[in-house]
This record gives sequence, C-alpha cells and structure tokens, in this order.
Amino acid sequence: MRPKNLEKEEAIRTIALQIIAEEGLENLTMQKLAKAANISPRTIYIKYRDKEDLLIKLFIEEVLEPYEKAVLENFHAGMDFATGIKKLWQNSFRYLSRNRTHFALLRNGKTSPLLNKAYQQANIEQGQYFKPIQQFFKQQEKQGMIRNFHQDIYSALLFAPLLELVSEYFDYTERPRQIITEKVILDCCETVIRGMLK
Amino acid sequence: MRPKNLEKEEAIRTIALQIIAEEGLENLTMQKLAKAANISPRTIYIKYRDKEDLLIKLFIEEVLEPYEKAVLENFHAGMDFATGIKKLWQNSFRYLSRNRTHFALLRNGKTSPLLNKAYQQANIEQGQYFKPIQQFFKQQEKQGMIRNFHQDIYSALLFAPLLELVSEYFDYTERPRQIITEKVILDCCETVIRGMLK
DNA sequence: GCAAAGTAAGTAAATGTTTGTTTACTTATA
DNA sequence: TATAAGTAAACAAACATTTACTTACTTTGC
Repeated sequence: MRPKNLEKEEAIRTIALQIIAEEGLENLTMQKLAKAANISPRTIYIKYRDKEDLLIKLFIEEVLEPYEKAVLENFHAGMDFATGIKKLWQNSFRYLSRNRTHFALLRNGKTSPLLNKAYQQANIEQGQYFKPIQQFFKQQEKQGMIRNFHQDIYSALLFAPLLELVSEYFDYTERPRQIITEKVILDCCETVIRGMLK
Repeated sequence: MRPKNLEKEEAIRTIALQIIAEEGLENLTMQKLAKAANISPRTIYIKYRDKEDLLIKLFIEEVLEPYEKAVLENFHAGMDFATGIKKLWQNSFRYLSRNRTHFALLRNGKTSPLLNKAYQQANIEQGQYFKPIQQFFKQQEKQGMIRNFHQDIYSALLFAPLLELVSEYFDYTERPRQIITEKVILDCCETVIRGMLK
C-alpha cells in the first residue's frame, strides 16, 4: 500500500491558513487551495471528509489547541493574580504575534457560525478549553483578591483588550513603526490588572 | 415613470442583515436574499451595483454610521474622563443590545477583508469615524488624567471589553438567565476606568 | 532475497449544483 | 404614452465534490 505523504497533509493545512489570513475565510475554495498546494482537489478529500470537516479540524486542531497549550505554558491556577495574568498575556502575545495565520483564523471563531458551533461542541466533548484559567479566577475570588464578577465577564475584561492589541500589532507591521511591543503589552496588562483588584 | 418602492429597498437591507446575523456573512447569497425579501434578484441590482456594493453600503450606511451616531449622543470631548467613558459605554450597550443584526455585521468588519478595506477607505474619505473620542483622549492626556498610551491602545483597553460583553449578552439571551445587565455593564465600565486613571 | 500482486494514495478531468448577474419582458405611475 | 421599476427565467462562471484512472509502496509467495 502506498503510504500517506505527510508533507502534503501539512501543505494543505499551512496553505489553507495562509489563504484565510490573506483573502479571508469566505475566499478559501477547495480548488484554489489544491492549486496553491500543488495537489489535486481529490487529495484533500482523502484527508478530510468535506470542506466543513477541513475548516473545523483546521480551527480546532491546528489553531485553538496549540494556542491553548501556548497560553497555559508555565501557568498554574495557584499563582497570585498579577503574576498569573501577566504570564497569560505574555504567552498569548508571543504565540499570536509569531503566528499571524493562526490569529487570523482564531478571529473568525466568533463570526463564523460554523466555527462557533464547532467550538461550543468541542468545548463540551473534550472538556473545557482554558480550564486552569477558570479555576484561577475561582481561587482569586475566594481569596477576595478581585472584584466579584461572573466567569465570562472576567474573560471579557481581562483578555478582550489583549486580542485587540494583537490585531493592532499586525496592522502596524505594515506601517513605518511598530507601536505594540512586548513592553507596551506589559504596561497594558498592568493597567487591566489594576482595574480588577479590589 | 414608475416610482421606486422604498419599502422594497428597506426590505432588502433589513432582511440582508437578518440573514447575516442568523447564517453568517458567507451564507448570504443574492438569490436567497431576493427570495426572503419576496422580490426578483434583478430588483437588488436596480438599487446596488453588485454584491460588494450592497455589503459595503449595508456595513457603512446601515450599521457603522448609525452606530457612531448613537455612541456619540450627548457625548462631548470636554467631559471629564469617567463621565465620558461611562456615557460612551452606556450609549454603545443600549444601541447594540437593541440591534442584534447590526452588531452581527459590525463584528464582521474586522474579519472580512472586503468590509475592513471599505472601512479604512471610508474613514479617510469621510473624515475619521469617532473623531470626538480621539479628541477626548488627547485632552485627557494633556490634563494628565490618564496614563500615556497611543490612541489606538486607548481604544483597545477601553472598548474591546465592552464589545465582548455585548457578544456575551446575546449568548445569554438563549440561556435561562441574562447576566449582562445595564448595571453589570456600568460596574465593568468602572473597573476599566479605574485601571486607566493615573 | 526478490518479483509480482494487492491496495490505498494520488492525479486530471469531469460532474452537477449554486452562485452572481443579465436578458427579455411586464407593470405602474408621471 | 413614455419610462424607469420590477419580474421570471436564463446565463456563464465558479463552486464542492466525484469518476476513472495511475502511481508507489507493502506484503506475500516462492
């Protein structure tokens, strides 16, 4: 039996992410992808059931899970509040700023009904993503370190600005000077933390 | 000469926004839209050059500009920091929570290359959107009220959480109890303000 | 050891369907 | 009656997916 060519599978994923980042999710077509990856359209269907299957696997396996892993590196639910949040911001910024195409697809997770549904489902089936962060919030709340909010509200207040800053980071790569540096990220992080402390 | 039927033009816009909100931007087709609006596809082309033209006008004229107007209502660049930010949050939350379909398209402004490009261009041609907010930040900075950041960074820190909270507001309309109330929004706003003050 | 059979991976080209848009015609009002 | 608004049906192009075939590797029988 002829063995699978893993390079081709990787080319499919990498080039799909590139097309999405450059032309948007709505402009990714199977035939365009095949041509760009220098393979036959049929080859994509050997590795993925259909386009939905490809997009969902790309989103969950190629982007969301590696991102989660990167964000949680050296993070523990027992950390003190400021240290923990700073670690999460730093991990997140480093990963996303170095993986432009991953960030581009990640952003589509909220607007694309297909990806959003896939995320909700995987979140239930695989166990919650970013679980240690939820535990971290619970502990901080119990210790009386931070103001009392619902879990989902903590995420909005503490992480939405970071993703917006990453977005601006990429906007500024096309301009003369980058304003979003790791130092700026840390300053912003401290600003966000200060608001949240009791 | 037969006069334009303005109801039909409005139906096109309203129903396009509905389809986008329920099925996503990528699932809006001209034929689906015509059928849902009970008109011939040709009628859409009397009012819009092509699909791009429709989407861009929908985004800029139907969503972005009314949103800007609502956000800036009773806001002045001379307000003190906390009062100004609270007014912006309140205006924004009221408008978006009552206009689900507008919010849905607004979110696509970042991920869709077509809409993003249209926004950049309109921002230059029409004069900057949300200009009073930029002036407000400049004044606050000059008065030494807030920490020194680039203009774009203020937006990220002060408004990204709000849009995320609106997103959660709509997620929670499908659950037993709404957690994002106007009071919660105000609490969150104060948290964000506190972090930003010197 | 080794060749030939077996098999899934892979290709080029075609399939039917859906898409944005237009054609040829009808309708309603100034 | 003149004319733009509007319709139903059709158009070509683009789309996801499949068909019919070839390729390259593993396994098996000697």
